Amino acid sequence: MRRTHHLGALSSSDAGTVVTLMGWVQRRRDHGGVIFVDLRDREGITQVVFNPERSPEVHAKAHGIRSEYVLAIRGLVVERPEGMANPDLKTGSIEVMADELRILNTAATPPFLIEEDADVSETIRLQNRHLDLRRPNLQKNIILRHKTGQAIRNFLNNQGFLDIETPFLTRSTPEGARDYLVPSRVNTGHFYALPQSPQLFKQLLMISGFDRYYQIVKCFRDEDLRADRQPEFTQIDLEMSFVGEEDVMAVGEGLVSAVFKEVLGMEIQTPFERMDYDTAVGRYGLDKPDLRFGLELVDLTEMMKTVGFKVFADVASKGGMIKAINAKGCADFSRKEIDDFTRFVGIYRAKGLAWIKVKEDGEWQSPIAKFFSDDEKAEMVRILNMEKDDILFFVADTPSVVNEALGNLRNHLAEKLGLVDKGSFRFVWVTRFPMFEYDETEKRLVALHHPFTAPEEEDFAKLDTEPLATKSRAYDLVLNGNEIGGGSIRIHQPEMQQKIFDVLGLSREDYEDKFGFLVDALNSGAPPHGGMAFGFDRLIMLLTGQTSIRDVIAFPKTQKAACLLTGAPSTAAPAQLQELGVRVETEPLG
RNA sequence: GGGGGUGUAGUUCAGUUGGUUAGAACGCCGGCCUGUCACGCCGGAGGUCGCGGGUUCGAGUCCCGUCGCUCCCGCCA
Repeated sequence: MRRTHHLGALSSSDAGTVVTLMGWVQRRRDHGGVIFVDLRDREGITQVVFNPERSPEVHAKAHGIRSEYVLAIRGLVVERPEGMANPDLKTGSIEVMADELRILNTAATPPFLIEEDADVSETIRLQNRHLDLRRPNLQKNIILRHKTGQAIRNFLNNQGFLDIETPFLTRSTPEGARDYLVPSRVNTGHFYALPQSPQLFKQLLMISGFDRYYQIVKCFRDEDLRADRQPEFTQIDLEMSFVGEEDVMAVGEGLVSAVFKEVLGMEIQTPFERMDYDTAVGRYGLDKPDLRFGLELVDLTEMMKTVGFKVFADVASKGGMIKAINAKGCADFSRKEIDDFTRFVGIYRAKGLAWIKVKEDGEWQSPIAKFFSDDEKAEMVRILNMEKDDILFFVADTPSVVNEALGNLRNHLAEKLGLVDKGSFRFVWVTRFPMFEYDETEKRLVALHHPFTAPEEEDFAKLDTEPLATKSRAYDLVLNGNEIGGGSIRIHQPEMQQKIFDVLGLSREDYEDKFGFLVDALNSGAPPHGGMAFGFDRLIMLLTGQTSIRDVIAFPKTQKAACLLTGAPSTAAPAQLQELGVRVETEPLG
């Protein structure tokens, strides 16, 4: 028997033809007489009918059919009887009268029902991922992922990009995330690292003259997991020669709009909005602002320097920051809700959340109202546009705590108040990031983006004098408050690259050992170049409306970076370790 | 490394102030049923209450420890 049709293919126009179908048993409905079987494959479901009058032997055999058995059926496509059509099914107007049945394989009763919304714990799902992946939901996600990849390849191929592979067994580099290490057998005591991204290789490809490169490629980072972070994840990685920011962003915009058009059938407006980093953090508290709603942060640091409220005045005059959000018309928040918000900002290390409710008569209800003079109150009313029924939330702390706490509270409030238009896609490029930030634990400067990012030309002089004020030629693409991609114009002069390593406090020997090959390459006629990378999994997550990238990855890992299906990671055999010259000192966890 | 949630039948859950034999639904098995599509009706089987220890006459329930899953902070250039 050879399959003639997929299970989403047949319609009324096929009535009268004999077909051979193959697939899994979604459900069997045995009426004693007639038996119905819903046969499922990736394309859909088709109802098969076993009628004892049509074929007693086949009907008898159909009694033994169980869920998830794999069947081959030959039969006649017929229009369903009057009133028996199923409008919920693509093939609901027809059914197939079985004349021949082959049970290609039996199946153990699955631990959960294979259906659209499996109400099953993720543990069970991941342990039985091959069954989980039979669910239409996940099939849709994985298929959409494929289509997105195709759209991207088509777009980039047409733009003159070359798909070039780069090594997975590569060299560990300082800076950035923890590496996954791979011991080398033929070089005992030496290790490869799996790439955190193909960054250096793609720059070398530009230096080699390939002009435009891309790759849809796995990257590896040994850091703690989140709903949107897996230890191995996929990037759409691209790099271009002889370009500036606008050229790369234009390609990024073209890529995203091609994806939205081909995968979702949606037209997207380009170019996207641009916003520099300082504006994003100033108005939204975060470098990945969600622009689907207002609730902007208002900076009160200046005016608070002179107020009578000592707590705010001290913070304001000692380098701290005070910002507020005006939640218009929300003065009816209960004490409990406000307590919840206070707890919420505490997550981001804010020590408190001050609030003011503006009552019907314009009076303030607030634990801090009594500390402000009438003039100060009037000034706040003006700056914050305070009207009756408003509630204001204030955080006073270091700038980073204030911005993170209120930026996240802003998103939280918008979600709670239903201000988020779920159907809309708001893109924004965030530009002009700082080159460096101060790392409190390492007590030194680290690159905000990565150490190969070019500084803005007008800031060259600041590299020595005030490096923290230096802006970079980096850009992030933000969609609805999610960072979906980012990149930069790279450094292409060896002197500048060495300069940046110096500012980062890497010793000469250190960077010559670790990055010497890059500096040498830059010294061999490197073209100006830049590029970007998209988080492929995150993009698919947003396109499919999922809340975890685990639902768009065929075989994801748990929060402890384990694969529940295969049992990875596992201990290694002593012989294997000996061959690699590796000794395990810690007892493995039970 | 830290904080929150969670773990009871194959699955999703309920389980009172600590008290007899731990329940329900779905699934599974058997029987009946010729137009269902979450088929229906009748019957049945099915439990290491995550694991270990403790308190107690008695622990699913209280205490301590531990493991898994999950959300978040830190971390993730």
